[in-house]
Amino acid sequence: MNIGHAAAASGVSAKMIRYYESIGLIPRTVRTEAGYRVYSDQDVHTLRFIRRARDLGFSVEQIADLVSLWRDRERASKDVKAIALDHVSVLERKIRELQEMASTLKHLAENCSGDSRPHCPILEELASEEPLPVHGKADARFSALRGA
Amino acid sequence: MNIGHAAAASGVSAKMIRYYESIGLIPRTVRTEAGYRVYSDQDVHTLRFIRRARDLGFSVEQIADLVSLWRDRERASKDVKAIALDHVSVLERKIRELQEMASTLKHLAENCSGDSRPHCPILEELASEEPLPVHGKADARFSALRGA
DNA sequence: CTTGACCTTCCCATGATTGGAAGGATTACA
DNA sequence: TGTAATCCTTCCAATCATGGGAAGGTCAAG
Repeated sequence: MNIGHAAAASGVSAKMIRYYESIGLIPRTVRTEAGYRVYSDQDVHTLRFIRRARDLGFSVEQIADLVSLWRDRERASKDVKAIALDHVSVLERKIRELQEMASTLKHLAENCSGDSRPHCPILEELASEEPLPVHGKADARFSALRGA
Repeated sequence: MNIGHAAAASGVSAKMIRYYESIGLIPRTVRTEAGYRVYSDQDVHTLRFIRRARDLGFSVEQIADLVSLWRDRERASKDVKAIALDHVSVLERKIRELQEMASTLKHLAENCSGDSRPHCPILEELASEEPLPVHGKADARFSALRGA
């Protein structure tokens, strides 16, 4: 199977397959005489594993660890769980940051008439010397959900 | 005021001030005979505006638009509001994506014993051929909140 | 006058991904 | 068999906002 086929079968682009090879996430493949990379079904399986991990937002570095644990039949599940929960806490921190931004902006936009007049609380807030108003975590969380 | 002072006063690093100048977000400043950049209080005010917009996650391109609207006394507030709400919807889309990742991972981790045994539903899920289980938007949202 | 703290420009790195150019290989079809 | 289309290869560049650092000039305090 050539790289294009492996890409289609795994959902990882040919570009990314070459990149993953270049950084050592996947090993160098067998080549044809002409230099074409050749992939097995097992390789495609690994690529799919990688893609699913990417879809869950894991970094390439974390994926390398996950792949290595996946291959290790003696692994301890706590090592996998630790990576996963570590990533969850990073995701949750990012979520909270974005929710605070969204909530602040929504509050400002709600108070902006949004017509042809120049008066605008959004710009006033950006131009203000006061700290940005944060509407509290719980507040931000639920107001961010309200319109989602 | 030199760039270091302007950086401290605005919260924008000297590196970023030079970068913003290089991409045209802020105009080239007056220089001393020795070539040092000189900043006024007004410049610092603009830098602070930029920093606050960055803190709300606006892109440099959007900030350029916001700064230009800020300077325009004839602006229509709807133009500002449009940028803000556009950004809110981008933020909310990202939030939902991250929430789905976090929720999926938490479900998987909850079913992982996390001990020294090798059995691990997280790896099994990544290695599976089935589509990643998405726990539904509402489900994902509230389960993401539960532990946050 | 020296020392340390600033400033300047320039280049490089990040992370994951995409785009493209130049050139060789393979395949399909007339 | 010729040829055109579609693959493949490597290499370089760009994204986005930011930081690190080198080499060298400037300024202020002692």
